[in-house]
Amino acid sequence: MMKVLIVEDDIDLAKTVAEYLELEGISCDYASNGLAGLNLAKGNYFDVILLDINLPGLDGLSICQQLREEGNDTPILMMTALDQLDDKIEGFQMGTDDYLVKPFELKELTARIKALARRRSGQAQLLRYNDLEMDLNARNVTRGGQALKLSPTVWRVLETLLRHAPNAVSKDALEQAVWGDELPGSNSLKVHIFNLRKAVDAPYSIALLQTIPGHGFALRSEHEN
Amino acid sequence: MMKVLIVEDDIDLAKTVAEYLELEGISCDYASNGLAGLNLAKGNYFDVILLDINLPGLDGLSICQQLREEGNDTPILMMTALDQLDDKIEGFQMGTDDYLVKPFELKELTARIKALARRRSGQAQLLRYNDLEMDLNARNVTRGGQALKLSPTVWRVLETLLRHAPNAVSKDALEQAVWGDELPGSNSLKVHIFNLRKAVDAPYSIALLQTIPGHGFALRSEHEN
DNA sequence: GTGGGTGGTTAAGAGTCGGTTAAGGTAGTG
DNA sequence: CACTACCTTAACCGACTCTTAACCACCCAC
Repeated sequence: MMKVLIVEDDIDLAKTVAEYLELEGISCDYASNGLAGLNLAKGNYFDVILLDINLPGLDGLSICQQLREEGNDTPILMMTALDQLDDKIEGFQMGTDDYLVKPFELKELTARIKALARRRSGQAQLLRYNDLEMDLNARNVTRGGQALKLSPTVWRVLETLLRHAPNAVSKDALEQAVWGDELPGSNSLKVHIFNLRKAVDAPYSIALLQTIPGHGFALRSEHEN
Repeated sequence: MMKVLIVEDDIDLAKTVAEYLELEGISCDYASNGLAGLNLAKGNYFDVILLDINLPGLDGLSICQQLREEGNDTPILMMTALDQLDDKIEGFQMGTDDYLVKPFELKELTARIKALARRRSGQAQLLRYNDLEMDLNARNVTRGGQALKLSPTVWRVLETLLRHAPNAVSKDALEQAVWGDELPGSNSLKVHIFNLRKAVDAPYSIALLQTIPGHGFALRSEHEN
């Protein structure tokens, strides 16, 4: 699922945006001031960061600058009121990827968010754990350099596990991530896990896909932790 | 249910906030001075702590600092009057997660509390007492660095004990926390406590799981308290 | 001493969970 | 239409887990 960070001091606006994005299947995190936003952006992965220019404490441009200096390449979409547009527009060269003038259409916002996320994934999107690599762009998975063949659903299972590795993912969360709201009945997940094991672990000596009894699964090499 | 600790010397304000939060289904605990607040925060589990900066006895920033030094990672929301705004920046270096300038809207407060609680649940979470560590994300428990194997129910028992350590938890509260409303008959809890002891204490010289006769159990090293 | 309450220990049956396999159905493709 | 790939479902088995009941040990009041 796509994850977006909203840094905005107008809580009503933030809430509206967040609710709309959630409807589109985009998960949102929220900070009401610059420092909190910066810390969140540093500490977590986001597909896109939504940044208000005018913020209490630490303004959007400074946040942007600081993130870029650290090598953080998360796409940033600036939001600005019309009357602040003039003097700030040159500052957009600071590493901002796009901007939007308030008030804006939510539909337009989502379109740009998705475009930004897509653009980034066109650059380099690689999930990795141990000798297991998933290239979301090229859409292939390798273990130890050797390509693996995965069906679409199994792919999604592995992707969510990789995004959390080496943490555990509960069965509920896994089903939610793979199927969304319309879950399959029965034991579909069990079968896909089985197939995933067959593809990822069976040909190799060390197993990466661990079962956490009574809870879920984790991608983790046996003797770690 | 979500639990929030309010540390605030203005009783009227605290009361107003507490009543509003209760309406939203958030359970509140309350301290009117810094020391009481610090002790409550140390001894109990909270989803979020609401901290006034200006407090008699022990100010909010010091409380925040002390909690962080102990490894307590409960999200902290600072409340500050407008004329103390400068302190805010300082607060963020102490480990504050968000702040709010008085007077504030109750609606905004609840929104931020919920955001903080949601965020925490998505990131690293470690429960610790003595040499016992429970990583809720990786979903493993270690004592003295050595991994322990726990069944799901025993896990839940240990988790609630850890959240309250080193305070005692009554048998009723423990059953409530583990089974919710549908309690098992008979002496199921006794058996799980026994199994928990076998896993956590048996291989080690000092016992952590203490029985409080006539009341319940506590996680606490023998000679403490 | 006796009896009842409390807590610790053990074992057994019922039930659940995870792994595995196979069958049926659907969609896409040539 | 035939073929393939894939997903869901059902069924089965072994392992594990939970509950339950029974027994034991202890403390305390009577």
